[in-house]
Amino acid sequence: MENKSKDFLRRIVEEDLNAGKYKEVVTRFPPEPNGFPHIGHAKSIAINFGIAKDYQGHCNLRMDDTNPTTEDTQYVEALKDAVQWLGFEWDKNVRYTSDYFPKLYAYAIELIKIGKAYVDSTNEEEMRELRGTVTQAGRRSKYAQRSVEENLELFEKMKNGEFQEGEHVLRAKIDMASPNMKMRDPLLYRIKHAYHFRAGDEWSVYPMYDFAHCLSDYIEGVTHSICTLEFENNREIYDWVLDTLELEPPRPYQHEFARLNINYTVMSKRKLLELVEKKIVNGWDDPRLPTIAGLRRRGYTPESILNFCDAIGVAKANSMVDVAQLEFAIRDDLNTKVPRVMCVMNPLKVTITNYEDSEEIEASYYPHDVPKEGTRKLPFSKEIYIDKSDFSQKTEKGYFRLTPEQPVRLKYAYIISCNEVVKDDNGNVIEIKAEYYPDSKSGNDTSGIKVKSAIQWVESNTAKQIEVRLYDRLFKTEAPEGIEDLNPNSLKIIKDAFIEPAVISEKPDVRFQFEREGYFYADPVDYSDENPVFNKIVGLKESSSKKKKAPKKTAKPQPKKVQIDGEVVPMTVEEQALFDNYTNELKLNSEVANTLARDAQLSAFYQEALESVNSPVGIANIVTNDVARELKQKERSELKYTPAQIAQLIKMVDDELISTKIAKQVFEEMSKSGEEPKQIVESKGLVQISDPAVILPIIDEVIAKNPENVEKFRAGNTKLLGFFVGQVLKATKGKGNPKVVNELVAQQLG
RNA sequence: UGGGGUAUCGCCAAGCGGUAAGGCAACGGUUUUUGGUACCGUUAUUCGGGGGUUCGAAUCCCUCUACCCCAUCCA
Repeated sequence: MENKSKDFLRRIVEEDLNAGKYKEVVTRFPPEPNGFPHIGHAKSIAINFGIAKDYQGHCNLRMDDTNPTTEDTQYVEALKDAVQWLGFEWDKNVRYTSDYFPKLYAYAIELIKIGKAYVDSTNEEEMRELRGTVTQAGRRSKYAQRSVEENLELFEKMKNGEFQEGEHVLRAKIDMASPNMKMRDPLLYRIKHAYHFRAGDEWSVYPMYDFAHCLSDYIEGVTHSICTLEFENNREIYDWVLDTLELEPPRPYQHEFARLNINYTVMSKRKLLELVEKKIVNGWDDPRLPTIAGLRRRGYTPESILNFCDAIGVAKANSMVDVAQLEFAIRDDLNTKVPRVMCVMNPLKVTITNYEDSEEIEASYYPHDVPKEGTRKLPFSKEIYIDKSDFSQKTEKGYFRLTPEQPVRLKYAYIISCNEVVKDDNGNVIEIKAEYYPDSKSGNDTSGIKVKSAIQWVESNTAKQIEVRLYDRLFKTEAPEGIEDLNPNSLKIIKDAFIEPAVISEKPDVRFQFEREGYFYADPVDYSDENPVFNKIVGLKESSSKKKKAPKKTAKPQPKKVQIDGEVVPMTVEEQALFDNYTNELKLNSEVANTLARDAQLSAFYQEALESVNSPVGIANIVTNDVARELKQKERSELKYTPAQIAQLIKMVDDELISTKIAKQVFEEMSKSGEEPKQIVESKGLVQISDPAVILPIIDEVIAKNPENVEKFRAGNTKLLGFFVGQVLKATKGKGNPKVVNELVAQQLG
């Protein structure tokens, strides 16, 4: 945690905790139980439960079950299961928004009573029309006029089921002209005569997300309500509801992060459902799906998923993570965990003509670099199988395995060489007749024969036949739109692969590395001892020399795209006059003049400052940069300093009393405390140091402390000059005159 | 078109005015009875473009561009 930089959410949590805003951090994972969780949920789970864990708080699991027509208990189970599988524990019981229906209803009544909510009886179509568009303000429905009493009565009748669906809704009274569409009197409740999987038939009205979510968070004492980016616009209602109800603090705040996207797959509920319903995949737990159930059945471990989530980070930029990152996570996890075992996927018979005996060879389950114990016996006889791809009739450069001219080692056993290639009528190789070298046995090889490779094999009489399911990415395109982008070869089933017997009889694990092939998982559903089935989790990484096809992604030189500049809004006549005055009379550069002239507030501030000190350029610079920044956040009246004070600050710079760097610091101080600039400079002793006699020793010290960088600098890394200047300035607490420091540093290093 | 967001290497992602972190991918090399692993090394003179401020800008200001979200009685 120490050296790893924190994500923006953790930073917010930390700040809030340090500021004493909350006693303890409380997060929540709030899915709607209307679909199976996928790896995107895993990211959210990792964030919410992870933050709670990191800061010794807790995280609730809450089913956001406000829409009875789409939700079901089977999803609740799947969601609970996913959280547990990932190794997290929710605080106390599973929560349900439906448990808060009575409280929510009471809050709604509260809102009606203070005149902030009303029953609207406009039909859906008309309501949409009244809402306006993104560029046009909406109009409020005539029903917004209803009295509190009438609203109360109507709402109660709604609740009691006295109306048809769609007849009335409860709306918040906010602002039909809000630029944020979500704020145009959002719906709070709608009538639904539906059976709720938990609340039964008790309710005829159900709260909408925007009303239920913030209040549920509040009810549970959630402090940080973390959701995905598409809810950014909903944050305003979130705050409105909590603020309008004047709830007792502390209250939760919403923060948004980018949802997970992975290339070559789909994540949306709709698309996933389509795949399942059209039977393109075999159910929600199809190993090709990014669902938790699918990943799990594929053989992914919880640790690997968590590591993956950790590696991709949390940010606000929409992004598309490369599946290779996920594949790395599972390889990395399994590498140190699972036994290595030999499996031949495409068997090719090899008869060792000079071997008549039989024996059992002891072999470790783990390679030398995995510190785990365990061995098994490998039967060996004159008839074995190797993989078809491990034999080639031609000895080509870069091919390390068996050929008529090239011997190969049977891993853990002997070196063999090919004496005869047996073919069928079609010319297909169906058998190899080989000879072995008795003195080449693994462990005490005295043969002196050098081989380029050691391959996997199985003994023909004892090997078990297994079914192997080879999975590839479901889609052939990086950002699949729909089923037209499906990869036709996403599933390949091999029914007659052979595996060494210990895997079936000893069952040392459920996950294996089939040597030189990849990681495999005994399918938890279809596996039986009579009919063993293994899923390929992921292949081993292949170095480019083995791939040989080498798609060779030629790095396109990519000519720098020329960006076309859009049109700039022309200045008004007044602005133009101001601009001309600034550039001609006051000699401001056009950029600064432009910024000033186009902003009435800024130019007013500027002119006022100019009245007390006549330093047009200096003042213009600080006004267009620093003051402008503040004015973006605050009103002019909120500023703690006056134009005259800013002018004073600039005067000190002009008089070379302080450096521009210090001026920035003083400015920050002024905006915080409103103190006089002179006062700040005096009390903090910020007068700049220009005396070389003072600066030189500091430079020497910095140089002495950073011999490596001195060397680099002298070797030509001139940008290190900035580093040294920075160090010296830091040593003087920013007071060194940067110009002087720059000169002296260059001189000392030169 | 109004509002809300986002842009740093092929993919993620740190960075918050003073030397452009890290992971994945890729490419070399060493070790290896897995063409795996591990280890070592290489890969951004530059941060969406253009200006400005500053001794110094990915970071501050202006401006332009591209992409995402919002007009469900879904969440």
